[in-house]
Amino acid sequence: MTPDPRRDEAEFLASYDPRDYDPVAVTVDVVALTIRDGALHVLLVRRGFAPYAGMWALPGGFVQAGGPLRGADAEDLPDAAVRELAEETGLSAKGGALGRVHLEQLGTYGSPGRDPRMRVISVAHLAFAPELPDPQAGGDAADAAWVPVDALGLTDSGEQRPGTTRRLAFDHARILADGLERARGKLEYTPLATAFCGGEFTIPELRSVYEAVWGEELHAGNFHRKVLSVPGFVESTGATSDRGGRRGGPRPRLYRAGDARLLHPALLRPSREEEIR
Amino acid sequence: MTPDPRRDEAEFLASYDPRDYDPVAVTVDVVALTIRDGALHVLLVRRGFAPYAGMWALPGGFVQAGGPLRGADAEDLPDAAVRELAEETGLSAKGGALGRVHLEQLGTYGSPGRDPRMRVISVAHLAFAPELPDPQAGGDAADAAWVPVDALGLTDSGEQRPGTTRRLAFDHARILADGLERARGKLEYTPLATAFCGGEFTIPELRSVYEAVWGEELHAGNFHRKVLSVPGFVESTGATSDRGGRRGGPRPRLYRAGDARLLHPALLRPSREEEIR
DNA sequence: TTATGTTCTTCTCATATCGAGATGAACTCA
DNA sequence: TGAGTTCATCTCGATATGAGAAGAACATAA
Repeated sequence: MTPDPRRDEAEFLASYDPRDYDPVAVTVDVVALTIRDGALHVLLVRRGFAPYAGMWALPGGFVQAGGPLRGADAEDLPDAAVRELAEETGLSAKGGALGRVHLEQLGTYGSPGRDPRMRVISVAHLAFAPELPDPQAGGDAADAAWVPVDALGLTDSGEQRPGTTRRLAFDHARILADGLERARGKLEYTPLATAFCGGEFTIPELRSVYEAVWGEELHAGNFHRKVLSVPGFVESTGATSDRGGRRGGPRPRLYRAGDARLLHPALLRPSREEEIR
Repeated sequence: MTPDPRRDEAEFLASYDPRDYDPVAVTVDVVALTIRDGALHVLLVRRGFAPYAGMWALPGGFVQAGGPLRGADAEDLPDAAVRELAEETGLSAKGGALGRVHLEQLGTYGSPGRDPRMRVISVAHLAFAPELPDPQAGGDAADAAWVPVDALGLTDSGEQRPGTTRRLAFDHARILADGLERARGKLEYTPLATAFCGGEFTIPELRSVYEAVWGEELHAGNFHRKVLSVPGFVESTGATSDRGGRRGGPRPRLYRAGDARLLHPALLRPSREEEIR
């Protein structure tokens, strides 16, 4: 059910005044993740004004409400997330570098008091991107950067450890922690790790994605066997990388993402066993 | 990031007028699932007024915005979901029959035009309940009932098959389909199937929950072995059911939910193999 | 050029898990 | 009392996983 059903529609439209209601703002925030230098990074912007001036925050902003009463400038939630991401990174949304970005809804955060100014409901999204250029501080942000996730001192409970220099505004530490946990889980049973790679990648590169997101080293041989044995995870390009590993070794073969949408059997992280309870 | 940061807070509070913004309404909807007579049921209410008068809908309603500007009647999203559930079922929220209900956020639906009256952002929740009494049509609803999910003719794409008598309002077929898929997945890797049972249950009863949600029969012997081998899934009460099966058989033993929060290894549904691509 | 160490890729082997079927005892219902 | 059902456990083959090993290809430094 949605708004007051005790009027028929014509009557509703005639008598309805949005100013009768308590105001609620709806925003989208984006947890955009990428891999740089083998480490997991998140896109953050630095706030130039109060509240939380000088602190870092997830990119985001208002959803354009529009709607049948106010014209056709209404915007769907995923579109708003892509727009915010494009504005903050300075990258073109369609066809450009953001074309191969995976985007999904993460969750909605609406506790009273999470924004000191008014009631704000934020629909958080999660994005997996291949390596992108440094963002340009456009729009509202004083600064924007890819920040190593490890540098934020996040705890499982969604807070930042005391002494962490880069503080996160609002409840964005909680949102980011939820996004990281979602990402870790998604890598287990979907082939989305390939979204962190370019169009072509090697199995060792794919393994480094898993290691960066999960924060633990994997057995190279078993990982290799697993990736090739799951149907539709990757498909061979027939080509070979033009260089060996950083410090030696043969040239690895090149693959691209397969057509599977789920990994079966899943690729479970080793540490999971201890976290069960 | 959230609202306009180009003012400091005091200035913002003085100059801010919510009437400057396009109006957005935020609602919560609840996909409440239970098992009745071995079949999966969902709680629905029948709409008495336009739009979608006479059609069925998920229980739900406005979030009480409140907030620092308007007093302390602000309401968190899960609280709003519990309140709507209590209002529609006529059951007491705390301590009562709703006490053991599992509730989690499902997703947020905000496409322009999903409500013909205005822009409505709906935060959908998913609830797993043990068998509850029939709801009383209270509040805004003309009627309320537990409806067998199979009777709604839902397709994977979130629509209702032509010819289905009970039509769902708004995009609630889509939301319900998403909720069902979430429920099916949750049963694989969490012990939440126990939330559909009472405090004590037998392993055959637990199996019938899986069969109702997944819509397929399971191998009784393997299911039994699996449930007992996963640490923390169930724990024995030492007691035995006072009656055998419906049509014979020995008296099954009684168990209660264990302390595990994740099933490891997971209990994967057999049909999954075909759906992968 | 040579030597050294690294990395990719494939194997082996022991262990764990799963699907399918079978069995005996306990129970309901006709 | 007899027939059929169900609970609970077991067996067996197939599959998946973790750990280690090994050869070949490569980068780098001497």
